[in-house]
Amino acid sequence: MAHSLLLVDDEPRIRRVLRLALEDEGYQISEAANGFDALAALRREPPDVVLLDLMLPDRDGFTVCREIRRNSDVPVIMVTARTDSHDVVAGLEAGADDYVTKPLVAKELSARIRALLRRVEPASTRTSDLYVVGDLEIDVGAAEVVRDGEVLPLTRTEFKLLAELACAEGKVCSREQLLSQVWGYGYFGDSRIVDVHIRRLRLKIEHDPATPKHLVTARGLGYRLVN
Amino acid sequence: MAHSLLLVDDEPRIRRVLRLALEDEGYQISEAANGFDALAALRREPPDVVLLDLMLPDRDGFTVCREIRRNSDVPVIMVTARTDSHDVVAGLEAGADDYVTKPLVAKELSARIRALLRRVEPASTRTSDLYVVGDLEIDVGAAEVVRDGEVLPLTRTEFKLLAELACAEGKVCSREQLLSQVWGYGYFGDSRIVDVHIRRLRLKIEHDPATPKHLVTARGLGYRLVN
DNA sequence: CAAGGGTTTGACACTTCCGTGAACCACCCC
DNA sequence: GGGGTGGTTCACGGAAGTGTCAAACCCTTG
Repeated sequence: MAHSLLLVDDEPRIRRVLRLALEDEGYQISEAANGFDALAALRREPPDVVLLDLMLPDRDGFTVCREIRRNSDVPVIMVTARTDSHDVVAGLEAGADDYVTKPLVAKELSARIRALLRRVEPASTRTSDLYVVGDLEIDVGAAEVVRDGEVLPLTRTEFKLLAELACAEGKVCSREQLLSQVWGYGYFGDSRIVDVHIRRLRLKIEHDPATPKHLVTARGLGYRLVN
Repeated sequence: MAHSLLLVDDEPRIRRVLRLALEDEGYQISEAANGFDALAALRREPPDVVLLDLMLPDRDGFTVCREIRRNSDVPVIMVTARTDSHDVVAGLEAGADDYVTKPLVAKELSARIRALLRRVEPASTRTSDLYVVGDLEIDVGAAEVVRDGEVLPLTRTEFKLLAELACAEGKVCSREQLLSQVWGYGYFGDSRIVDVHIRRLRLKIEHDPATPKHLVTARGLGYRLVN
């Protein structure tokens, strides 16, 4: 189970060096040469950690980091030649988890990545694969929901939405949260889409969809799934 | 609401400098001069973050860090004069979350602490998001208040107001404080709005809203929530 | 006890938010 | 190409929530 890294740097030479060094450490590497590509790559397939250079052709690393943070919690390590303390502070304030300066020592970078993963991992590994809410059994592995031994015919999106809500264990999920988790971060559509799918979900899982017992709305906040 | 730091360093001079700088940043500081004291302090009252010097009189920081990790997940930042990359790797491998070198820049250290807390916080607050005041149970995650097993129908603003007061643990909250916490910093309205919402809250949570028992006014100061 | 500042109360208008239904689009598989 | 499935967008109406105002009501102080 190798971890995946996204390397964001405009210099191909540096990307090659880092790629070689980090592949040696057992990571699976993908690359982006600018902020735009980075955001696209992030959206397409989120890596476990992002290594972000400060100097990028289209916009600076701080901005990219803030844009990432707008809809993702992915660990970000800033990698740069600028050693000034103000830059460190600015980088961390922009949402980065760590800030390391070139020249890089591969072993150290790798150790910092490991430290970060150690801290992040427990949170992201789902504790359970099977959630039980009311009379529903939500099997994430099999991607199906069972009631009274019968499989409910949910669509992909409906299922992901339900699973996400189940994972929150009764806590309120905002539309933004659900959008980024279910639809993938960087989604630019109408947030009302959540409502519509919630509604369809209610039609399928609630006994009386007009007065939901499980899938309740928290007005002004979002939705939550109660037992 | 302030975060607590445990400062582990054998030089009183350094402890004093760090304490002053970090207290300025709003942290609450406790100190230990050696590894043994540090472990004891950690057991007595776990801080939010440990700042650990590498050179200690009784045993080195790596060892202390490993001992901490044997029964705690508390965030650890190593603070040391040794800049050698091997030491960085060793420190991180010993279980530290970050490794910074002296001479220290207070702002940077503070930024790193914040970054670490940002990463750790969501996991640890998961347990402590339930306040109990009188016969009220305030569940911040689910955004609901329960009395006698019944959910009180509070609005978003009412809930945030109540949660904020609950978080103050009986202390008086000024209108300005409540305005900035609940309505958001930079709100330009009448501060009487707080009164109005306090009233609406009383109607819902007080048994006799005319003579409030929990949500009492501190004339000329603000309001507070008593048990 | 009268004045004055702070607080409570009730009413009202305004805004925001959600549910709903329907139409539209994209894709896939016959 | 047509039908089916699933996803997205839009507009609207009603309900819920919020801010403002003014009058009534304290409590405190001189």
